[in-house]
Amino acid sequence: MAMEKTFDAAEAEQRLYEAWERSGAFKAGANAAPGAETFSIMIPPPNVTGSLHMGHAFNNTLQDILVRWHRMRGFDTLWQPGTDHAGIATQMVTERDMAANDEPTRVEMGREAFIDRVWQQKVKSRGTIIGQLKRLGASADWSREAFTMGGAAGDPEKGQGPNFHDAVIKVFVDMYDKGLIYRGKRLVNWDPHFETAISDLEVENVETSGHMWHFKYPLANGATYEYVEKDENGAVIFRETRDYISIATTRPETMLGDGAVAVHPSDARYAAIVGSLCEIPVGPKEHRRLIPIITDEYPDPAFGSGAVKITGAHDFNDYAVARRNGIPCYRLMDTRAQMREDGAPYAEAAAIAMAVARGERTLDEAEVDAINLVPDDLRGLDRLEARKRVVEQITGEGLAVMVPGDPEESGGNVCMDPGMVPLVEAKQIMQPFGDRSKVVIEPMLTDQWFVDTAQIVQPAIDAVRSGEVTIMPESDRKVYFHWLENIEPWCISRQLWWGHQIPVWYGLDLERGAFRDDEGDGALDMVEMQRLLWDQSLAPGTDRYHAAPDFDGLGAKFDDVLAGLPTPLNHARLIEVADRGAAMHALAESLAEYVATQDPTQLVYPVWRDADVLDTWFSSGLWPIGTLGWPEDTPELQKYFPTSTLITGFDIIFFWVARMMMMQYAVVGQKPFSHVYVHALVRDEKGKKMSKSLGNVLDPLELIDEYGTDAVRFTLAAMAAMGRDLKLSTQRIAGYRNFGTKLWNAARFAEMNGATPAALGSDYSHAAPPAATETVNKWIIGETARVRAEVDAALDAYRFNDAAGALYVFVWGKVCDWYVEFSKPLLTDGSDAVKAESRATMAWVIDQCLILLHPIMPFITEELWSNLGARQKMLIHADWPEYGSELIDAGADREMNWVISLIEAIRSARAQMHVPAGLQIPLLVTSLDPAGEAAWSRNEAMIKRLARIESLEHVDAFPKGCATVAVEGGTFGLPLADIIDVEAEKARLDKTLGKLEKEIGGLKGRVNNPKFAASAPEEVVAEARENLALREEEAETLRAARARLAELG
RNA sequence: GGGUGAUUAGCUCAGUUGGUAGAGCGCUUCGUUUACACCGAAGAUGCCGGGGGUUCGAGUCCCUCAUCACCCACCA
Repeated sequence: MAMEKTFDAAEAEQRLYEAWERSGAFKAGANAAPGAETFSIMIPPPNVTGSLHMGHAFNNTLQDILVRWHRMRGFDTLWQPGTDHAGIATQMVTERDMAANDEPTRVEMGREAFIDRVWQQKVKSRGTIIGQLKRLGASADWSREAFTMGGAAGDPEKGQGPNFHDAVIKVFVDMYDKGLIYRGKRLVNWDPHFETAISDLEVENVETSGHMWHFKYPLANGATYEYVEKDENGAVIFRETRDYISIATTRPETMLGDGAVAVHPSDARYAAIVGSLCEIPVGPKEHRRLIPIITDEYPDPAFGSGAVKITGAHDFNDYAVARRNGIPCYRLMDTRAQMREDGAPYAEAAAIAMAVARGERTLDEAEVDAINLVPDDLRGLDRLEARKRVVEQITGEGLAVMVPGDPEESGGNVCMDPGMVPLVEAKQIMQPFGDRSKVVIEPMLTDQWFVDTAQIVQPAIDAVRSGEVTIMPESDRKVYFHWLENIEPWCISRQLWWGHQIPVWYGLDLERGAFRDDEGDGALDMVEMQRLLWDQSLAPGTDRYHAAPDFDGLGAKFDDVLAGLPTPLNHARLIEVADRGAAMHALAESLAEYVATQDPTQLVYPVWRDADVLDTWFSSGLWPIGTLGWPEDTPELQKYFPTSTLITGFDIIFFWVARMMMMQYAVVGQKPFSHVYVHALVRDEKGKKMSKSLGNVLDPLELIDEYGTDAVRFTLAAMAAMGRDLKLSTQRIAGYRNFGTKLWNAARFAEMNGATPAALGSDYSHAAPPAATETVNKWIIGETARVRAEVDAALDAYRFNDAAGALYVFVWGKVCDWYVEFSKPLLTDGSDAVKAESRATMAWVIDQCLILLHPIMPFITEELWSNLGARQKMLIHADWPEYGSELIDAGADREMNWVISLIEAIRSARAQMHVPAGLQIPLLVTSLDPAGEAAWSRNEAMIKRLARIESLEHVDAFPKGCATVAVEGGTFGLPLADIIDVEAEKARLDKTLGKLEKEIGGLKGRVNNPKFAASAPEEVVAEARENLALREEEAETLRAARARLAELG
């Protein structure tokens, strides 16, 4: 059966992959040698609803190369696959799908039904990404496929994979018990679209154009002060009497929640008014709030007016200032970042705030949070609309800082002074956006769960510092340290439904009579209610990790109570909802009624579970142990953990790598992996990040369809130079597709010439190289040994591009360009012994090519492997060679390099003399050293064939019209009397001489420099001398030839 | 504002302890010699961003400047 001219990737890939999978070739431990070392890699789990993009293709190609390489070398190898439940992303995808199918909305169907719906989505789309990874050739142990939410409530495939959920819950509870996890009201990044908190890593800061307004905060009771500005030398440059303090802001709507104005303690301009009150210049006139002027280190006297308004609930800096100074943080917005509508009317709320500002009253956190300081006319408005109204109101009242300008141009129709306009600076500001929602993030004061990262970060730093865990490349190590050394608490709660629900239950102590106020009339103060709700949080008693059986029924009853509430609320989100005031009152009444109607001796404790779910990265942070069956002490855990290598992109160093380090040390006290290889981002050919919106996405599957998986993989490997961006072009892929074809045709040639294991009746997969007598054969065997060492060294150092490059140069540049050509005369005209030896050598060399290329190009090599002979094992399990420099024959090396250089020199001369390519010409030689003579006689047939030479004749001197070819140890000539172009030959010689002389000049400079001889290493000096001698000899020959031509005229 | 990485042939990029520049694509010329036109042969193209320094010797180490990219960051 003759082989096709090219490899049909589309036809073969699926067939080969199925054969591998069917044979169990990917299974953990497959092909392991007895007592072998282990090698394990955890796949960075792709989103379960995702599809394969270039980054996945790159990442998984590199993993597969390492895995296949180790497996062939007999390591006990595990590549652990799986997918990630990807909280926000998956919830988003599912809701989009639901909308497209006119299904009820998430809120309409309720939590439980929605979660079931997401599970359906998960089961449906899981196959997509897995199938795509298989098309890439990924040799992961699919029988062990894991899911970061496997085993959680509603999992229709519960029990089929590792129970990741139980592991996550156990970690949460254990860390909670150790005090590593806490709950608290903190300012967090709030995504108003998804209505959830997100971590700071999920925020993208983008520079956008905004405005900075300047407003006057009048001093209370019409007080005035001397405002004096001085220059650097202390000379007064400006002085006026003021009855206000000037404040700049980019977010005027947050003025409503101001708790103070802060100035730097050293700022002399305001020293006189520190401690007094000023007025927030917005809101109903009769209820203007007064706030204190305080000092804090935070304001920069040199920036703006030097005075900063402090809005603790809506700005991270202000929050810190407020906390330091005991300033109340008044929350102004609801979960959708609209101005609050709940609570008492503005007049009432403002009165309380006033009392606080005057120091007449103190409030606790919950009480402060209950106060809604949004004026009645602004309640319910969007942030931006509220901002517009606030600016209008202040400006209309004349409290904007004014500067000269044309009112028409500024568009202001509210100006009172002709020729003056409000000071509004156009300004680039960094605005936070949600990385998923792309909406503006709002700092929001909410109750959230946090990991106290400061307590667990140290081992993660120390391990890398000490070399226990290595991170490559070096620059990413620095990035890693920088982040961990400045670690912030990790907000791990998300107000989503899809995820690991936090295993904390809350209850009310009814026996304490919590539902009766002091008068005992059954009415419960809303704030008191809220405080109780959270103060009574507890972890369930009997089963620490699951819903306590004792509470189950009661929890349902409590749900019944809640069902009667006016709004269909997720009850544990009461604290977050916009109208929670009304909800709280209703809840209190319902509970009071419940208590009243119960037999006091039968009183039960309503219990409900925290509705929040965990940050996706909390669970994927446990991927290394969770996939191996922890907390069970499974054989896999013992064998494959800690894992060997993690291959990942730099974009998730913080999200994932750092978290895995912290979590694994915190939970099992061990490193998750020994090596981290951080690879570059795949970009388009112009270097742009691939994104759907730019339309520059290269779909790896389309590329695979067009060029075959092997070509795509080889390209990615060849471009994997560490620490760089990877710019992908289809031309490059086509080039490597051609490389595959080249290999294919070399194998085809071997087959046509009986140089295959099939024809030779042996299996060369294990065989040592054949004993060779022919120089060519000795030479190629040595070259093979050389490339084997190069590939191993390169892969060992994660230099995938070096491995790919070495193989490319060897297969194409050595085997195909030279060895196949050299072998032709041997295979056709050689003696039987020479033929046999050459066939055996070629069969062996091709086999070695297949073996060495297999990790990078698994399909075409496996296909050739079976085509060329019956094998004991598939190539995927073939033994990786270990031979080394003992196969390199220095003499053969030297001789073949001489032959090659002679052929190249003759070809070059012929081409430049325009000798017709097919014309056989004689070759003359005037001098040839013994080594050259021997080389010629042993390789005559090859030289003649490849250089198109018909004969060799020794002469004393070259005749007229002869092109001179100088090689080491010999001077050859091409007699071209009739066809030689004297001028062309002169030009050719001059050019070659020019190059040589330049080189000789450099070498002489070095060799003649006494300091060079004194300070350079001996071998470098010797090499330079030797080189110089050779070049001078060659130049001498050419100069003689040049002189002869000159005589010709 | 801080950090990291870049700047090498027309394009995209290699260049691992400093020894004097490489690949693929593209381009030019020639070529159907029994593996391959997804091919073969030959060829052209680089003050290795600018400047300074260390060294016998620097694309490679140090300093500085310029430009670009990315990451981190609280300037109202």
